[in-house]
Amino acid sequence: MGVQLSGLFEPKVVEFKELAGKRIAIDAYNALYQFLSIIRQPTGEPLMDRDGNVTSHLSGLLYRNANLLEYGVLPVYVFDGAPPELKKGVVEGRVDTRLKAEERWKEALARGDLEEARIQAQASARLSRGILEDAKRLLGYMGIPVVQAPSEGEAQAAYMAGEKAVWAVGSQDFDSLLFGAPRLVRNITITGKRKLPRKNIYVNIVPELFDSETVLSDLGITREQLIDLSILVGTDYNPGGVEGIGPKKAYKIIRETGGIDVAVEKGLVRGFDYEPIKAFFMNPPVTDDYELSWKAPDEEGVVDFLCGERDFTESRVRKALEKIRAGIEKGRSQFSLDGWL
DNA sequence: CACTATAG
DNA sequence: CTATAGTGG
Repeated sequence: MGVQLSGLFEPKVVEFKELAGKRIAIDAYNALYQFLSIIRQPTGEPLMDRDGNVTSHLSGLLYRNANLLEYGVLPVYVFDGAPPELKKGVVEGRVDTRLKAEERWKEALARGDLEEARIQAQASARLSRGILEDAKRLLGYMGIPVVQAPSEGEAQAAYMAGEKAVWAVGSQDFDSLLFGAPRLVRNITITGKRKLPRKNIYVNIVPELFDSETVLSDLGITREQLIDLSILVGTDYNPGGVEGIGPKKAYKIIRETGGIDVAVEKGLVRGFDYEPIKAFFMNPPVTDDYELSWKAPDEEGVVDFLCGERDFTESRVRKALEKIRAGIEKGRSQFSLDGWL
């Protein structure tokens, strides 16, 4: 989910070629959820091999990474570690929400309501152990770096961007800005036309760049104040936020008071235990134990896994691998190698 | 999501 | 060339 700050600041629309030669730390869970919810049949059923293993995410990873590499963008996938104590309740709540969505999916299917079935199926997507293992396996064969975060992947990715190990964080959520990422790119794993949920409207999705310095100076606040603002709106660690406060009101309060502490003192919001949340955003668990060097894809490894074990069509997989090879060649000749090699 | 085929 | 329908696994 992440913090809902949409509308507070404007993105800079970017083209993929502007990201050429850059490493982007992608929040793996965020990307996998996206693939698992979107890559489905009209009935809502995900793609599966003959044994019933879900393969939607493998399809998404293969083709999306082939496109990114073709553009000279090197993705680095950052996987979540143990969820922080602060998040326990939210995690359990989400499992429950997804199980309920699964029920509604089956019900909708039984009465032949395909539209509703698909909506509920999308909301029911969950990451199983096998799904995560398969994703890491495929990325390994593709030579794409995988980083294991000690806790929140978003925090680890933000840290790596701050250290200039990667150029930006790739995620749909704004949390990485709270964790101190200098840049955030949204819509890097979803592009093209997308149907708005529950509406018959299609919008064109393009990559959006948020530069932290620009965002903060436009708002006239500091990162710490953005964290305060977000806590008022609601984060993964205090879902719902303070009752009756949305992004606009929260912004006004922070601008007028300078911070949650003063806002509470002045009685603008009731007191609550926001300090641990603030401390977590300011100083989350991260690690320096990661390896970002790109390796040439093990093409036969990819083919053996996807075609031999997961029923992919070999010609399609080979075509994606060819794209990757072309991207690597282009990268070698056009970009300085230290950018992503 | 992306691929493939097909129609305009 | 773009748009859309159907499929992929």
